[in-house]
Amino acid sequence: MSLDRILLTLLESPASGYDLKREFEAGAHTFWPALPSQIYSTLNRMETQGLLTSTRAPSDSGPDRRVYGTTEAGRTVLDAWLRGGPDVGRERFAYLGQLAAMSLLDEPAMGRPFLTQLKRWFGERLDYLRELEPLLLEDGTPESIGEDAFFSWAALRMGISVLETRVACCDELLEILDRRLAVAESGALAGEAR
Amino acid sequence: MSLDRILLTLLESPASGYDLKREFEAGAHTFWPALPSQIYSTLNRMETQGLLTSTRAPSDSGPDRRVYGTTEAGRTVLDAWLRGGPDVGRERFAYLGQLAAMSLLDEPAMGRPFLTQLKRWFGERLDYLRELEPLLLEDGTPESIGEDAFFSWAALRMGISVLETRVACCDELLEILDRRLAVAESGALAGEAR
DNA sequence: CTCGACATGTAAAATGTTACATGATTTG
DNA sequence: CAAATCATGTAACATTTTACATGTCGAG
Repeated sequence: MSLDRILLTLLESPASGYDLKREFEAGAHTFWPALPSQIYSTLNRMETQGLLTSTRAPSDSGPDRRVYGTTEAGRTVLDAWLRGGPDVGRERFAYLGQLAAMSLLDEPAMGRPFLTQLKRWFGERLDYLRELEPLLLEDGTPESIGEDAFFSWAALRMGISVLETRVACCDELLEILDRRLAVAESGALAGEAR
Repeated sequence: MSLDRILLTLLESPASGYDLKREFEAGAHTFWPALPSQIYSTLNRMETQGLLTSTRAPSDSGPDRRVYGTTEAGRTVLDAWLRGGPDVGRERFAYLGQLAAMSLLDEPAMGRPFLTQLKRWFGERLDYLRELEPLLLEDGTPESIGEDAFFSWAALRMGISVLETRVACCDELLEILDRRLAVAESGALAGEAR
C-alpha cells in the first residue's frame, strides 16, 4: 500500500520504472526497500487502477522506456495520504527480536559479535546519509532552503539522528556487556582456583 | 519469515496462540506487529513444517487451549537465526516518505500538524517502553542482572534511546519550521504592504 | 564481439492484512 | 442474562520476495 504512495510522490515529475528503480537505490531504499520487479509490477497495477498513465518513449541510449505520470485520481490518493497524518505503527525491527533472544544461545558471549556487526551496519548507513546532506542543502541552511528541499532534508535529518543514536547505543551496550563478561570471567577463574 | 523466528524465541517455554497474542500486545508488537489471525495461521504452518508440536490442554478458564512447543528442527532454525548476524535491511518507515514529500501539498504549513502528531505518537510509545524498563531490571543494574533479562533490557534500551531521539528531532524540526514560516509570513505581509 | 549498463518484465511462492465466524466461561 | 474476556480459527485479498527471462545499445 505505501509503496503505491511513495511511487506517487516520486512521480510528481514523470519517470520510467528504471528511473524509479535508481531513485530507490540512491536513497528511497533507506526508508522503503523495494526490488525492481516489485516496482515494475506495482506501476503496472497502478496504471490499471487509474492512478497512473504511461507512454512509450524512445531512449537516448538503450531500448524504449515506459514513462509514467500521475493522473487526477493519483494526485487525490497522494493528497489524502499526505494529509491523513503520519503513517505509523507497522515498523518492524527483526534485529531487536534477535537481540532480546540472544540469551537463548548456550554461548553468552555471542552478543558481542552481534552488537559489533549491528554497529557496523548502522555506521555504514550513517556514512551514506551524511554524504547526502550537503548535496541537499547546497550551501544553504535548513532555515533558508526552498520548500521541497526542506522536507527532504527534514526526513534525511531524522534518519541521520536516529542512526547516530543507534551507533552510540551499540557502543554503550558493548561496554556494559564487556564489564559483565569480565565479571563472569573472573568469577569462573575464582571458581577454578578454588 | 521473521515472525516464525520471533515465535520460536517466545516458545522457548510452551505457550498457546492466545498467550503469544498477548505477548505481542504487551511488548513484542513494538518491534514486530502481528495480528492474532496471522499468529494463529503461522503457528499452524510451522507445525506442518515440523518446527513446532502442539497438544490440546484444558484451560483454567475458558475453552481448551492448543499449547505449542518447539521441536529439535525449530531449535536448529532459531539457533541459525541468532548466530547468522543481524537481520537488517528491510526496515520500512512510511512516515519518512510522507515527510520528504510534504512539499507536494499546496499548503506549506501542513508540515506542522504532521510533525506534531508524529511527535505525539513517538512520545506515547516512549512512555510505554519507559514503564517497562524498571519491571525488567527489578532493582538490579544492567551490569548485574541475569543473562536473559540483560539482552531483553538491551533491546528495550535501544528502543527507548531511538524514540527519545525521534521525539527530540521532531522538536528541532518544528522549531526550524516555525522560523521558516515566520519568515514567509513577514515576507508575505511586506509584499501586501508594498 | 563481448561486457556492462540500460530497460522491462513474468510467475510462483511466501508473507501480511482485513473481515468475518464461532463458541465457552467469568463477572457484574 | 448481558457483556467482557478467553480461545481459536477461516477466507479473501494484497503485498513482498525470489527466481527467472528477454532484449538493446555503447564502449573497448
